[in-house]
Amino acid sequence: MTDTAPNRSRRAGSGRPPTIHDLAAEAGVSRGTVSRVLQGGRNVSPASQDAVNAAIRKLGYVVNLAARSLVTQRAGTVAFLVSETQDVLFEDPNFMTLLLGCTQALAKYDVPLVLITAGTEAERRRIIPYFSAHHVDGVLLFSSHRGNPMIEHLQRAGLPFVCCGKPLGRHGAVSYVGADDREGARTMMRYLLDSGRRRIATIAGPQDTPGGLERLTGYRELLSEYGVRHDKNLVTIGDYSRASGAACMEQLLSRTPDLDAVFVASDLMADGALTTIGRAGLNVPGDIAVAGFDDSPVATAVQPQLTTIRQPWDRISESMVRQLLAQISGEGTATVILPTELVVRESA
Amino acid sequence: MTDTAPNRSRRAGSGRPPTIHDLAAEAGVSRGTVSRVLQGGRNVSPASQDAVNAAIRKLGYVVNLAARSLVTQRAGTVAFLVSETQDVLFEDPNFMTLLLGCTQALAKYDVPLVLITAGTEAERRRIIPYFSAHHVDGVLLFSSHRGNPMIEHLQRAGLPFVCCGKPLGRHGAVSYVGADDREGARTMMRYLLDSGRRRIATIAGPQDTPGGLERLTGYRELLSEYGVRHDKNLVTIGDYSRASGAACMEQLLSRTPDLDAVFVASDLMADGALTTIGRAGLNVPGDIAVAGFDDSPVATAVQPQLTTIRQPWDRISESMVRQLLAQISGEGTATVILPTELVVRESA
DNA sequence: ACCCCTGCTGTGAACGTACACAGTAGAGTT
DNA sequence: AACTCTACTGTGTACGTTCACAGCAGGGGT
Repeated sequence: MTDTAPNRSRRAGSGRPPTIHDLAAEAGVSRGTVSRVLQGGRNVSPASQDAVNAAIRKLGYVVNLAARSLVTQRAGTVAFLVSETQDVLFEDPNFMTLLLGCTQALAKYDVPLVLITAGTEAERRRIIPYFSAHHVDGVLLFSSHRGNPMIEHLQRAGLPFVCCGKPLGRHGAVSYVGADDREGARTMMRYLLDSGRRRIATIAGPQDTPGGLERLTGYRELLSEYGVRHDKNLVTIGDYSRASGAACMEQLLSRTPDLDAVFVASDLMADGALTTIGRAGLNVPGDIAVAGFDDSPVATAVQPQLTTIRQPWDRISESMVRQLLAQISGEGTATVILPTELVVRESA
Repeated sequence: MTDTAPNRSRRAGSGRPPTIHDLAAEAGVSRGTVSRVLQGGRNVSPASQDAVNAAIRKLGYVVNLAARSLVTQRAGTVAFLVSETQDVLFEDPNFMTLLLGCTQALAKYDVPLVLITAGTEAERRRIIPYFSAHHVDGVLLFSSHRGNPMIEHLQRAGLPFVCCGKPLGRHGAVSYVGADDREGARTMMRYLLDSGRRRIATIAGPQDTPGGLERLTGYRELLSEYGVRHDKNLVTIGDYSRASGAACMEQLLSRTPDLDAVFVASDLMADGALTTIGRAGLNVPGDIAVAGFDDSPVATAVQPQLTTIRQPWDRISESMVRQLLAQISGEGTATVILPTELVVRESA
């Protein structure tokens, strides 16, 4: 034993989990060398590395995160912050896709995810100290709607964060990752127009979200580019919920019964629209082509299955995690726009 | 300054967050007294308490969890472990209800929730050391299906955990919290029978889950108690998914076209059944009464809205959290069965 | 006058890790 | 032969907190 252990030497299985002291003793090296092996093994002889690794396996050593965190001044964790009321989330299939995607992306880096919800203003105030004290190293921010009041709190706390989708409003340089909503909308519209549809209605998303705006823009652009007359009666605005999709569709059918297609800004709303259309005794896609957006799990759960635009959620979550970790390591903010993909199924 | 601070004294706002040293200096007391105030203030004079609290507010102090964790040998966090493949989760509205419920219940105790997914065997193996090293103080276990292999790992690691629903299989004393599935099924069946229905079919849940078994048992019991002849053709087994509900309903309609009600073991399957019934041109509840189970968000999203059995998810998550924290504090295991509630809407 | 007891306070360890620093040996260069 | 440089190793200390212990005053009992 070359190390002057201040505490009485501890054998394996003596109750408490083994520490680097025990590893050092077992491997016949010093704490410093053990620590170096744990960080990747630069400047450590192969012999020492093997000895330490053998000791790790033998003793079943796992690093004590609290101790590491204390000295490195880093939490070693990342928060997933949901600043949205619960009822909105239950209907949003994208939320869980993103949450689980981020969890798994973080798992690759051995970074635990701390889930924090802050739907109300009171909850939001409660968690600010938590962030200010840097109990997490960074934040993945989920907020589908409106300008998020947490952004400036996070900026003030100097805590790295990445938004899912471009945040509305002005807040200096902000990292975000999102899909190319406008190009996705354009692709779908091109597909519908090339299929010969001309009376194309739309059920757009809420116009206080970037996604909602962009998808409507894409809709309009393609109509112009194909020289199709623009009809205001063909445009309705939903809120991404199934119910609003059904309601908008009802409105469209009564206002413009001659429509031959509808571009819906989310699969969930498209599902609602399908129900309305079915109840009206019309056939999809025979009478009306229905196009969704998201390629969420509902797209394949409904009948007929939805032709839709696939948002690359796996790549979005992965990219958010990568951006956040980069920012935590000192790199600057960045924005990433990922391409979407047309998925043709039965509804259009 | 009565405290011999080994590090150069630090003023507020000098970069790094304030520590109890700074608080002690500011309040004119010792570290020990500050620490005592932080733990609740037993054996501290009111004057000292006020001084410390004033200093906390003035300096914006927040405790360093890593340091506390290091000395108390407790992580101060709790894991929410999902050992289920992703695709199952997307369709299960109860999952998110429970997850968000637990997050909020834990927030009341200032305990952060760490989300961990382990759908595959490989992932499961990866996280065992994490648990063994006690990186969390306890685990909330979500697994709707089959016997869970994580249970024995957790028991071996000596880590407190609470299951959601009674786990199948033998594993000694295990804490769990669940709803009274059988009594819920009995209540619903009593309601249907009292409404005059006699040809009552059922779409049961998977028979490798306690809930699925219990709800089917309740169905059978009430038929017997009302002296209604039991017909095997009226029983189908689904897997809680929307698609399986639709398929089972199709089967029922062809096998027993004279049925006048169907008791479905989950709202999601009931939704599928509604679709099938609607497509067959039949009316709900006129021709067929449809009864769901769960009172999940879909119950009110569908048309007609579902008469269903409400599972008290808010109380379940709260109870799980309470049990877990009690167990972490040294108390023994316990099982909690919570009552359900009949919610009458339009479908029955 | 003595004692004990109670309420309050300050001090010295730990907790387990990472990092800066100093030191060693050996290979290569001049 | 003296040197520099590189690869590797061990030691001391700090991170911020809690806890056990000791100390101290003052009140109430003998």
